[in-house]
Amino acid sequence: MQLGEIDRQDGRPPYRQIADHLRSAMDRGELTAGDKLPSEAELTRHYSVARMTARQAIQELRTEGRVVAEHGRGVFVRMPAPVRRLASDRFARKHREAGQAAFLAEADKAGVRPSVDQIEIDRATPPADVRERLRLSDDERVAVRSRRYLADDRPIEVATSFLPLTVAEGTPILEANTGPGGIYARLEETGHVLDHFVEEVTARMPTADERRRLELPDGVPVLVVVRTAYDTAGVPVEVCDTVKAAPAYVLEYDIPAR
Amino acid sequence: MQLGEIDRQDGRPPYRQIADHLRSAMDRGELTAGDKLPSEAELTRHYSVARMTARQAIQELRTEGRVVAEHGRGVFVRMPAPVRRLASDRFARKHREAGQAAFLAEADKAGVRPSVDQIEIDRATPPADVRERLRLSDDERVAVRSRRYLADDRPIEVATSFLPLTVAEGTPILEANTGPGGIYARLEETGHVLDHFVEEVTARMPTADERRRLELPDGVPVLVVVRTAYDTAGVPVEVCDTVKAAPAYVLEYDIPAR
DNA sequence: CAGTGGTCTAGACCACATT
DNA sequence: ATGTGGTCTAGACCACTGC
Repeated sequence: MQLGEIDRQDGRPPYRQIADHLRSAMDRGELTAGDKLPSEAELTRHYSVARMTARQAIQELRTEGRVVAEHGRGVFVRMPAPVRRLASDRFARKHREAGQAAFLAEADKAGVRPSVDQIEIDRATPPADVRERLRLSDDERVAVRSRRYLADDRPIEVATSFLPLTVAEGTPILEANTGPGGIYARLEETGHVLDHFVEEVTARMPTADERRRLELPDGVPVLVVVRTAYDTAGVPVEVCDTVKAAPAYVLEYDIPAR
Repeated sequence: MQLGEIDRQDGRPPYRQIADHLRSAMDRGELTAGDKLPSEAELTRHYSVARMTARQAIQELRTEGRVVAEHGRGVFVRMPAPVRRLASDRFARKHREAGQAAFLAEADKAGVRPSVDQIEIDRATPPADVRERLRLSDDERVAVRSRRYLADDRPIEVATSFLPLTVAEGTPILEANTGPGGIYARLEETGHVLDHFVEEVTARMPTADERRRLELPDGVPVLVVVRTAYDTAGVPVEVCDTVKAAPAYVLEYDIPAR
């Protein structure tokens, strides 16, 4: 691996030059996914800098999400996460009729073993943005279903659903196991036939809690998708707030040109 | 502002405790958007730690995107970027017929002054993923239009369009100014009436070049939207690759339940 | 000019992984 | 036991901002 030298005349500070050397070694393919970077000790020797300077170079690459540090082992070029494509028909009725909730249908297609944990069910007053989307009055309470999805035991997504109690009360939606086809199948059984969904998509850096639950290393943003489900009467019956590791997902949407 | 003290018995390292104190001051509203954090000197005095320890606490908040450091001035709680909502009808024909390209229609609605710069037009062989989306043969060349969008002179988005030369050649699409209604209006004039778009959405940390062009501070991810336009014959006529500062956008999509 | 953050040095001890 | 990254100290000089 070719590392080059620090040019003290160069305007860029040494730590940035070191980071650039490592970056270009990755771009040239001399350092590929899974490879170990030179250790901090090796970098300080090679460049004749203090350890903190070498660390700062590595810190840059970490916040860019290009490398991951493992305590006691070394710093490694990040493995590209296998990408999951979420097609725009993922909530099609045919899947519900086949007894598959959306997540199970996807996992099936991707050939991974799906599971769900950290299920929490609660009755509470919703946050303001959820209340607006559900068109509820100020003090109205909702059913809250929060859970974490895993594929082959690796956390994939955390999701929280909010449903008006008038809709959810007395249904399996308030049980840990909602039965075949998931929440949406139960909604349709109780007369709320679904018409369409509106998804609002944005991205940001995760909170400390999200980093923990999704087991995210540094420098990985999350995609936030807030989905509102409307029944054929135009009534919003569910708001689902999902947070996923961004680089692992591509969301696909179809838009008519009208 | 209430800062608390470091508990040396606490399992968390001091720098993390300091970061948590500052975070919770923000959460409690004692430190709100635009406020200046205590300086490094104040933190080292208050907590009796070395300066690097105080810096590390601030570094945490920076990579989380919650604060921004300004050399010589201080560290400030990040101003929430004014959010632009991109509605699912943003490519409706009615806008093109009114002579407005999608970006101008949005800017109009948001009440900001739109502009476009860094326009570059080229003929080249496209990257592999674009070639696949446009269903081109290996050596086929495309028109490449790259530009940067600004609102009130602040960079908002960088975009690159790829169109088969068979579609673009001899049209204003290869000129700097594409005329009223933009690329899509020109496509429809030349017989490619648009039927629908497919958008693929993901997010990641920006490259160094994107950070520069979008003038992004540390800790801000980007949303990447790749849109493919299909005409009524089902032929893909354009691929447009856009990169935006993520927290400044909410993308909205309507999905039929079918 | 004083105050701020940016960078760097040369050490130290600790926690974790591997052999 | 050795090598790795994680955290910390106590200084130093520089560059930028604002008075």
